[in-house]
Amino acid sequence: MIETTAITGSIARAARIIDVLAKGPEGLSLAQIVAESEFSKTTVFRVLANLQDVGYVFQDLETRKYRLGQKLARIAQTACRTDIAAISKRGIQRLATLTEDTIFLSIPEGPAAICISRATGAFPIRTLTLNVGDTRPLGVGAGALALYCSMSEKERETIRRINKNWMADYGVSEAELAADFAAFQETGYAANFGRIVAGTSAISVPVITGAGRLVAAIAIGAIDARMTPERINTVLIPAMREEAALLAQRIDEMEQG
Amino acid sequence: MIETTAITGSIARAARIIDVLAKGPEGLSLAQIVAESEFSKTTVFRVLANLQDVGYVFQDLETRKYRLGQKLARIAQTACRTDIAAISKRGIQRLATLTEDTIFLSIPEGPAAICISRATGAFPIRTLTLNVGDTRPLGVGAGALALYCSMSEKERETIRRINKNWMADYGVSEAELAADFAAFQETGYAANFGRIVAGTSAISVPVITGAGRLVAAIAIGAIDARMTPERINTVLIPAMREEAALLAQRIDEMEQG
DNA sequence: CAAAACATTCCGATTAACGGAACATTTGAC
DNA sequence: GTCAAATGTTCCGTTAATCGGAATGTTTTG
Repeated sequence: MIETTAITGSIARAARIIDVLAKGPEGLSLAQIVAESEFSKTTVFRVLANLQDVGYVFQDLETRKYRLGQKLARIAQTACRTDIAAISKRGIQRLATLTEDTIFLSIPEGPAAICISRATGAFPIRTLTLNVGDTRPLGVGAGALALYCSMSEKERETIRRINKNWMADYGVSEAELAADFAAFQETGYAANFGRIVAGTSAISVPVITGAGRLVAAIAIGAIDARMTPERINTVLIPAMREEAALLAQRIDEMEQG
Repeated sequence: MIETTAITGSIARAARIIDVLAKGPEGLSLAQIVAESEFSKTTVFRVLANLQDVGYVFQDLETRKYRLGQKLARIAQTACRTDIAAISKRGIQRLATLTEDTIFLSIPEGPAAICISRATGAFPIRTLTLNVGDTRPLGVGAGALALYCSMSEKERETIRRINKNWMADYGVSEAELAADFAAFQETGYAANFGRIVAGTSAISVPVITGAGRLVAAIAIGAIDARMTPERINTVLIPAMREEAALLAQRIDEMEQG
């Protein structure tokens, strides 16, 4: 992850510093934050002062180290009423154990898909193409593709417009996306055979609640050799469908109760 | 809560807008956010664009409403390794049921105390002097006083220096604080008889882990008539001490396991 | 006790943020 | 389907906030 995009804007700087602070829950000194971020001491100091004013950051009384405050936790709580990552954890793990491959759970957020959960199975060659927290443009990669294909035409069109450049970064053309969509219509699952990372393949099914709301996609990633049509159809897809249905049910319960 | 403090600085503006967004988990339109915040349409728009860039906010594809994203949730998770609010919930509720009064749990954060949990008992006159999320300077109010009094002299001195103005806002002088501290040394609990809100009193004990770390304070608030010395000593304090010990133990377990 | 490392404040130059107004788009009513 | 109203987005000159270097203060370390 080489992110040498020269950061501009106070908010981006603040976010960068919050990211740095999030990595050291025990607190970081000013000098440490300066080292981890690409800003001058003065800038870091001033941003931290601002963040303290709004309660996002506080300074430990004895160590003087800076830490993230409770306010962020409270905001996050109200932000996500349903903690899908937590609810899905066991099902994802079950799938990983059963298939021995790597399972990813992604959710849609605007024009992006975010990987919010991951579990690895016993197979010794692991495909970790996505880390928890990583985002992809909807349509790129198995999980993001399953989400894209499960949306209305109107939404898909919006996505294509918004993500034009972002998708280009991954070398995915509109034609390819259209082909992938057609394949999804045919089979009912999204497939990505070695397009993002050579040698690895992934397939994915959407998680849709009883009310018809698209909430997530479950994906399985493995080396190509393990992704035979037979195994996909007889083992993987049935298992994924089952877990997807279970998860959808759990979410429905959560949001009513 | 009349907060007409003219907000200055991009970060403060961003925080304000995040606060507004946190109140509407289903998403808010630009116009709504403009109405709730005190900024111009242009400013809100630009701040939202910045927040989208850093992943804190996203725009719903169909409704176009703005919502807080998963990134904040992830940051918050790493920010607070131990979720004291969750752990303490049952004990706090037990106390409220037993005493019929209002229970508050506050934690120290830099020079402030933050109320992170509250439970109300059956008594019809309720004292809700603190809302969850409210902050007080350490030393002001029963809970914040218990925390202050449980710290080292060095820390207390730092606090007095940092909070000089903030404490003055509450009309608490250094002399009063010193007297309160002496009382705490004597009795082992912090007391606040009608200083913040006339007619209501509160007492508080600290929650200290086995390792000697100060993690929180449990406070009980009630109308003066219910805060007799006898009831305090025979009913309230013993019950609070017990729950404080239990909570400390639970936290110790959490942080080891 | 001196020196080094670290944290904080000050300062003028520069940049980026501000908000009003113009423009574009969506929504709702007829 | 068309028009009007509401909402969302872009433009642009002004202003205020940010920038980083250097000076000052503070804590830690040898």
